[in-house]
Amino acid sequence: MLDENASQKKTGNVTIIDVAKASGVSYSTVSRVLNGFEHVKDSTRERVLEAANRLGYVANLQARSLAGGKTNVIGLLVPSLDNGYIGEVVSGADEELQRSNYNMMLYTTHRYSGKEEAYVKSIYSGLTDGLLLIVPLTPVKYLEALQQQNFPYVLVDQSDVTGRSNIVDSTNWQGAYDATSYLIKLGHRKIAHITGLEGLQSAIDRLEGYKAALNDHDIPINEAYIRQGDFYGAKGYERTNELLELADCPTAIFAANDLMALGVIEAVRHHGLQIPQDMSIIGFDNIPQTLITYPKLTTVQQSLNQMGRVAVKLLLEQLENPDKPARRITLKTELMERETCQSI
Amino acid sequence: MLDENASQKKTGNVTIIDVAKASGVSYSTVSRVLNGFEHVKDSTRERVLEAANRLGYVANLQARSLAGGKTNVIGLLVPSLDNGYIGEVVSGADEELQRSNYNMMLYTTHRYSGKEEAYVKSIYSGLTDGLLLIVPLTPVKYLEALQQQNFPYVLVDQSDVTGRSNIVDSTNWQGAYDATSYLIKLGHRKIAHITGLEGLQSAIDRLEGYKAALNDHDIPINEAYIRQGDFYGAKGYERTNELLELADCPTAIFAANDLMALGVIEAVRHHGLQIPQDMSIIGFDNIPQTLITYPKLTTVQQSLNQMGRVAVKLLLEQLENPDKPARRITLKTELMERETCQSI
DNA sequence: ATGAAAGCGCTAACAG
DNA sequence: CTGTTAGCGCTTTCAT
Repeated sequence: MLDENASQKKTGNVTIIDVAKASGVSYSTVSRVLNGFEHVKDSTRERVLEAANRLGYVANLQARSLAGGKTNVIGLLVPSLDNGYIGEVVSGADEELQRSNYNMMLYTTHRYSGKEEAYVKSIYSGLTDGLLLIVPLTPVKYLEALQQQNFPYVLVDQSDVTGRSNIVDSTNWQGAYDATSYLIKLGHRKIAHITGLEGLQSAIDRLEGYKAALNDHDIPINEAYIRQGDFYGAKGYERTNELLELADCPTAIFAANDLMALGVIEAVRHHGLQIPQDMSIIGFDNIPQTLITYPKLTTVQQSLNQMGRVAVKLLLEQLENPDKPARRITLKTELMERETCQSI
Repeated sequence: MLDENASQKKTGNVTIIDVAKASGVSYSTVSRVLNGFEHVKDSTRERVLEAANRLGYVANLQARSLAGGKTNVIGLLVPSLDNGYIGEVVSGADEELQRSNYNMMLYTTHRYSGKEEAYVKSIYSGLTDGLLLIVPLTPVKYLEALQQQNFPYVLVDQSDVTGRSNIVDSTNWQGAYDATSYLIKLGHRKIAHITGLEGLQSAIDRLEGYKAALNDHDIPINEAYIRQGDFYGAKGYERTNELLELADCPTAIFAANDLMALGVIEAVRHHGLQIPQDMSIIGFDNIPQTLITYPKLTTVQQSLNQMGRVAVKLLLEQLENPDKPARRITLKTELMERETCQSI
């Protein structure tokens, strides 16, 4: 016979039916074998497996999910990939997803919140089983929709006032408190803070932690030392220039994240100041780049990779058990003493 | 009637049938409207659109691709996300995909070539319409399979001896030649090279470019100055330590990529040497990190972002016209003179 | 211009 | 233990 592959479509793909024919069983049996179903005679199983192997059968995931109702794909909504921060979280999530045999769809919003909504909506298109929202900008706008649809999701490093979301975040307040306290312990009293992007909970918490530390050490809060940032390096640079123009220039700067701290370093250097002799600098996140600055950046570590992993675990849990009440997992931060701070 | 949403499945999703009912037409008409088919009465079209809108209809992409044969998803196979290099390429690809309304599936191999194969195989699972292979480790192993299946793919920064692949890469040879010539022009004659990962075409080309430049300037090639690297920072550090132990220590080091150059900087500094006074250093890629080293790293720029964009364009072209012969697009590199090189 | 009907490849009852 | 039979939601002929 020459019709060996006559039944193959233009896609050139071997289907479950081809395997069924080749092994002389019905195609539901093939399905059973392929899905590791228990009650199949060993000899049959072997025959099917052999045929599938020989024909190079690969399951069509589209069809499987259409019929079965799950896709084994989860979506990651991220602002971008160009900062070490997101990359680390995504890597962590990725590891965990691979372990559980899930595929990963990546949606980048480039900090355009309109896209965020569009993506979240497209989630209903059935492409994914669940969603990881990594530092979303305006979750309020669509969280309700997700909840109504009972669509599984996890928020990473972002908050939800309703308390009905699964959340993974870090001890932002404590981390900022620790960073500020550290500077105070080094003898600094004129400590500036460049905040994170307005509206993000992590930014707020870090600011509060900073203030609390000053308060607890009886250092009055100087509003001129608090500058609005946006988590980007350029803004760190810009705000630092402003701070350096101040008549009563600070002796230390705590940036709400590392990316901005890199900008701070740059600006301080441009002003001809030495780090850490003339200015102590501390960041937040502990992204990989902190190790290649000179001097090496002192910072507050977040377990970025772990956040990704934990977030996926939470999500998969939810997939298995949709009725499980929402949880919030907060990971510890840790001060990484390196080379950009010095006692005064 | 209270059965408004009686027909909705547990997925809670509005289907084409719901829209059909709501607008009083057959569901094939709905399909036509949704796909922008021409021959539909305006009034009908409006009615359908209105209903779809009102019910919050979102097309099920799984079903669509099962029936229609294309998924509007393309897969990216990347080694990892933890180095600026890949991130840039992915960003570029992402931009272009978004513009064309494609979704992106991300597969990370973590430099484990076994995974590469597995992923490429899983491509046949119908999840994606095409594949971007970004610096794949062992493409030889599965390229043939892809070609037989006539599965659209593009190689980024990797070669294929058969000449049957669409490829996007950079002028690696020329870039290395330029870098080395630059050092020679600065008066260096003892120039070391730390190579890229064995087996990658880009690594080979860069090595050859380095050698050619030396040759053209009548500088004998000193094998002791050529050290096997792997594109990772740690190896750059290690190899530099070896070079610095040499009796006849080089005065300049050309690392096959920036990541290794970062390691070089670190090692040189640990030896108490000044950069660039005691040692000139040059990298390759121009990843974002090169701007935050101190001094700023001189390097050879690849248009990483553009490579991603071009690769996607090539892929989409192929999707539209499967019979188009394979092309190879080579992007220009450019020397970025910064602060880590000095004349001797 | 629109409806009817046949799949796409697979899973999941339901029978035996 | 295995075969039969419905669909999953949609696109696409083929009629009308």
